[in-house]
Amino acid sequence: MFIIIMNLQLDQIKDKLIEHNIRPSYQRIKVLEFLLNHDIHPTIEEIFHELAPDIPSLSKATVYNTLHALVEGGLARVISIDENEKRYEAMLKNHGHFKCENCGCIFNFGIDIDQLIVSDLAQFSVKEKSVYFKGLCPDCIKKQILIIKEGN
Amino acid sequence: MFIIIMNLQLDQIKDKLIEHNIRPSYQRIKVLEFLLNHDIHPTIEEIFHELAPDIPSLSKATVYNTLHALVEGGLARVISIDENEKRYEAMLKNHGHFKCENCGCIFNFGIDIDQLIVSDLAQFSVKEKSVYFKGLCPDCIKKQILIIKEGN
DNA sequence: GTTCCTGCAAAAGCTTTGCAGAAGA
DNA sequence: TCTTCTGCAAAGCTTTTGCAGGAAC
Repeated sequence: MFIIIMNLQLDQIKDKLIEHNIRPSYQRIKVLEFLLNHDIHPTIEEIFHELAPDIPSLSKATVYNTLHALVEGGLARVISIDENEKRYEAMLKNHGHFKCENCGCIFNFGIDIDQLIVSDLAQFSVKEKSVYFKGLCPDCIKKQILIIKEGN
Repeated sequence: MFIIIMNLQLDQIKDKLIEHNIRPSYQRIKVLEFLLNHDIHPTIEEIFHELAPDIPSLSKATVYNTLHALVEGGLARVISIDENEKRYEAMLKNHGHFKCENCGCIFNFGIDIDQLIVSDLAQFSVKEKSVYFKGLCPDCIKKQILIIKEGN
């Protein structure tokens, strides 16, 4: 029973790829599955290490190729909130990204990005909008307060 | 007279560096001057090639070091609107960046970023906000229309 | 059967590092 | 004088490329 459910999920992902004109190889299905089921904005490295046990022959070049294909096909997007690393996520609408400068975690937050209409850009054709914030997450704020208290 | 004005400008830039605890070497003064006087969001490469004629001994490592120092000191910021290249600008407030996907130009646009308050982030400490848009600039829209007309 | 993808290894870029000499405080 | 910066070269990463075999259509 469990296996049937799993197969259904994989079939749905396969269909998504076909809809977007991406040939549904096993590697691509697994990468997209990982993005859809883990909202952790992984790097290429993280995706590779996560999938390598399941696909022993997996090559990092394939992970690069796959993510390019997914981005190209509109199924994933790059998050460049941190200029030193590229992170990826399955395409979702209307959220921004917050990166904690202490722990490095990236959080989604709800924001109506389409509402951001800018008069300066009246003559422009805007196709993609990204909102990136940085600062401290609640956990790290608590930790910093503790450190300050201990320090005194 | 012109020379005096130039020197004054360089002195002002020198003072800016000192205020931010950055030792004002000639290289650093020239890099910051370039950022302040050219609103073109240059890459490291572009800054290097622009300054190399004036400072024949200039090393790219120094340009890297300098920009790290300026960003660290709060005098410059990184623009990661394009995940494949880092661009730099002198620190300015309240504007977003638009990148034309056709010509690659980056435009500033006015936006009151501080007004972007997000209820999901009530528990977070937000220190930096970036807004990046992509699409087509007015010139490229015109060119595309021409291409379509010629195509028919 | 054709086309496209994968995996490997090599190549290409970009960025950092180590160090000796030079410049700034 | 002491500290910090520069410039060079080498090293370290990340990403891309070329190609032979394999998978998808």
